[in-house]
Amino acid sequence: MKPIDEQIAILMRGVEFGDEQIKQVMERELRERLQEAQHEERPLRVYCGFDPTTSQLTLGHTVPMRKLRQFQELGHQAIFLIGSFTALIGDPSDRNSPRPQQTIEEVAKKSKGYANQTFKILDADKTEVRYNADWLAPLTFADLIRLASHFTVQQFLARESFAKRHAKGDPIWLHEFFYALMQAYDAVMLETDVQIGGTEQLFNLMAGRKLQEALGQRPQICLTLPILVGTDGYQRMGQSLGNYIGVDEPPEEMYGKVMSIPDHAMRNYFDLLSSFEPAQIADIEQRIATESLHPMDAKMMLARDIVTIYHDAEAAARAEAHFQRVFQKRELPREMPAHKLAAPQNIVDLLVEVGLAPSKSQARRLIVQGGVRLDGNKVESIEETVTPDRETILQVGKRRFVRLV
RNA sequence: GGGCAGGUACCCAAGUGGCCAAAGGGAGCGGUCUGUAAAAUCGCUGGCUCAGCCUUCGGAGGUUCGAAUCCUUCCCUGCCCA
Repeated sequence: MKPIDEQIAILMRGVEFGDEQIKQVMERELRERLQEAQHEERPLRVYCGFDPTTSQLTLGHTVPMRKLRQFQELGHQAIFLIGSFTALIGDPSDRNSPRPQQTIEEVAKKSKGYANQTFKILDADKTEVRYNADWLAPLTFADLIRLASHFTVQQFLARESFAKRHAKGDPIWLHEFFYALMQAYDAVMLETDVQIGGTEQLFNLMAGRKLQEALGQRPQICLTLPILVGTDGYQRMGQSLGNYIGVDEPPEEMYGKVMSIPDHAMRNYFDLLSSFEPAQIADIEQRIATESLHPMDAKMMLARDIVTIYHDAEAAARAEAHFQRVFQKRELPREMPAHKLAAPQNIVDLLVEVGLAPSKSQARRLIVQGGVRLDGNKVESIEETVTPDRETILQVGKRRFVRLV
């Protein structure tokens, strides 16, 4: 195992609390715990939990996962917790309104896809995968009350997400308070040394610390990481916001989505998602500032790097070529979905049938606005008929193509 | 349980009898431009057999020539009181 100073340097990189004091305390405790573990010749138990709210992991999830991976590489025990029970309530941390509650069946379905995607980042052989329904579901009402008695209402109301709603007169549901309790109980059941999460998770992680201590365990060290912004460049990346990049998206899609982030979000992505070292990132930023590197080229480096992580170098090169063809040169993509056109068909009906428009009204609008092309020629009329006498390329907007055969 | 204020399209939010398929913003989509699917800018955004018709303003019922708007009732939220 590496020397402790070296471990600390790696593990504390990127960790951010928004409060220097907490950071110092956590770093000190982490150092002590590492020393203790080394002495006892045991690995630290490090966990990070994810609620299956959709079946797709996003690059946002990968930020704490990469930290978990670092622990793993240093020989510690990584625990990947699937919030099969917490997902039923939904984490109120990052939003100003409650999440819709899910059914057990929905959650189970979504959990399935999770593990596989996870191992694009974590080492499958060395990861302990747990489901928190295993211990949360059997809790009795009496158990719950005992857990709840360790926290005050004021502590919860002080949280920004609740305070805001309270001030605004928006509903705060009682069950939302239980989210932090449940997560805290996870830490107790897993007997964790360290928990990792996004900065918005601090309250939940601290609740775990508090509960562990109350129940006679050593309080876990909490490490929080900056939030990844979504492709819009402002809001956090989230499935429900539609601004996300999924870890299992095809290379072209992933590359394009990275390219679509605003320039000002690039730094956030370089820091949290790329394989570039801090010094390299600083250099790139410097070169952009002095105009010796074009921001677009920097973004292409970023996109290529990210696609390489989740696919491979070859796929990344392909995605880049696709991007250059379709968006920079406005040429046709190499591959596009095919649709069998059997008989002559009206253009409006066709657009709906191939899925390029959700309704005929929408299809008409697209045509009127000049967004529909057949073999590169703008479709001028909604009356136009497409005849299947040869292969034709149907295009909507800049990026949606269907090959009519 | 009582009093008051609310429930409007994907989200926020205006509208309080006809000019309402419903202002404005966000988000999304399309055009132009560009260095990108960035920014900027212009436009579109319920559906259909499309100069017309049908469905939509918490649910149901009613008044009216006509209702998101008025009445009844039910459901839901917030505040105050108990």
